[in-house]
Amino acid sequence: MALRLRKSKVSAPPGACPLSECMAMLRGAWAPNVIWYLSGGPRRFSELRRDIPRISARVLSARLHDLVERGVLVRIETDTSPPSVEYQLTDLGLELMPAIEAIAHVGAKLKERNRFRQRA
Amino acid sequence: MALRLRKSKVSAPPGACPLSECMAMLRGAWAPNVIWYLSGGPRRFSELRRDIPRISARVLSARLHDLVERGVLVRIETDTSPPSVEYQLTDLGLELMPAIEAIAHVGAKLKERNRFRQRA
DNA sequence: CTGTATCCAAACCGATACTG
DNA sequence: CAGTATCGGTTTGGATACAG
Repeated sequence: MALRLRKSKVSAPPGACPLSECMAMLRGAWAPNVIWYLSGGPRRFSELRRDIPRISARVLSARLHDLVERGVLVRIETDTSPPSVEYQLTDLGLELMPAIEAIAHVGAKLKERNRFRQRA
Repeated sequence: MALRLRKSKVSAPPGACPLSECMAMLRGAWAPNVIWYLSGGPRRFSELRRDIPRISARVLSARLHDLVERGVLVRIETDTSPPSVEYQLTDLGLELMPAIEAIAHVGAKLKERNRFRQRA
């Protein structure tokens, strides 16, 4: 029983399927949005809350921690006065952008399609 | 118990964020994989179970229903003998492929990166 | 401002057994 | 083969209140 405790329990099977590696980063309903809004540059906690109005503070906090732990984001505490905290994409985070953008692009298409179908 | 199962409660806010439209389709840990394996052509229930070994019949069934309901897949019952059932991507399903492929591509990159980092 | 704590509900999952 | 039924467990999330 010398099993090491794993800090992150990946619900998706690791490596079992070709998409798991990336999907592990996009866990939860909100992670992609967080990354999306950080792609425009560093942002603060409260800004992200405004960007993503329906996310609760608890979940935003959880996602942020998760993404930092996975190396997708960094938390930058600026020691000015008043001190501020910003989150920023890492290189790894930037590597996710093509997937995020593809998702957003498809989403935009679906939205148009919906409008179209509703008129028809 | 005349309680009917709610068909779909979308927990992600519809239209609130630019990624929600597409993410709603990729809900759950397995939906992207199901779509991925259907991109090679129609497949049967049991084939998908083999493609995605760690998915349970219950969940595969649920995802399949969900995706059919969302218009991503169609269930095709062939009336031959023996009769067979196949699932196939719809046009809407095909529209998701760029996102799925981007996710897979990023995943492959991450995998390489991991191997690289472990050697270093 | 940047979170954490608590509570609770909903979504998701695997294992197992079972049906037509 | 193509699922469904049941059970119990995990994960994710919202609301609210609160802390440094």
